[in-house]
Amino acid sequence: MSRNTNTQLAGLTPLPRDFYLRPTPEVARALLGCVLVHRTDEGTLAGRIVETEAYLAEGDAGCHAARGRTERNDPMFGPPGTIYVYLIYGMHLCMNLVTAPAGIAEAVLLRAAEPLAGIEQMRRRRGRERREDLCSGPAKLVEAFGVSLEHNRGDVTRGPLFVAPALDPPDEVVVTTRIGLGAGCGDELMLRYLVADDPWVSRPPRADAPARREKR
DNA sequence: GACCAGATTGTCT
DNA sequence: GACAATCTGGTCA
Repeated sequence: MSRNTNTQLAGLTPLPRDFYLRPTPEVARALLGCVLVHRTDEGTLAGRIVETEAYLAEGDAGCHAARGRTERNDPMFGPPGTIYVYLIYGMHLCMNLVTAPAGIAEAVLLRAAEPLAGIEQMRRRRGRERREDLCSGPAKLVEAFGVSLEHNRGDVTRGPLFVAPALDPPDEVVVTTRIGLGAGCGDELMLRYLVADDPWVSRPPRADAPARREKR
């Protein structure tokens, strides 16, 4: 990594709460290119967000809160900028950023990032060498960044785990259907956002799935 | 490359 | 008791 990049990373500050107080699909799109930062005892971890998914309160059966408020999904009802971490498949964690005003359960799932800083720490945490294996999936990203359930209900607008403005906004994004949802669970909704033609995404848009490209 | 099964446990019906 | 916003390593073409 260049000295220039290091300098840029040192000056990163969190996006304000207003950033998350917009329509959730807009937030999911705006997060592309932004930098996820975690300042740990072992150093700073940073990655450029390249893939997100939006989950909506209305008309989205795939949203955790689709069947009401529970102990688990309670953080989704919190104020915008709340971090929602949950366990999936008994062994993996996923990280969401809550959007919309408190009381409306909407969030953006962070699915993939391009590792920028703290690569060695990420390798240790992941037990993998290849950079493309570090953050190319929601559970991988969480593991690489050292995110745990202790971060659940945290505030992403106040470190040590935060999102900073984009250093390198994408020229073009792809909007397509979300991953891992069963039929009838909102799998038809176009709520997955990727940086177009980016090698760091979890998986490319499916050839048979609807997708559209949008210029910045 | 595509597809499949196994791992593993909290949450909800 | 079924299932889940996943990952990995295996098999097969």
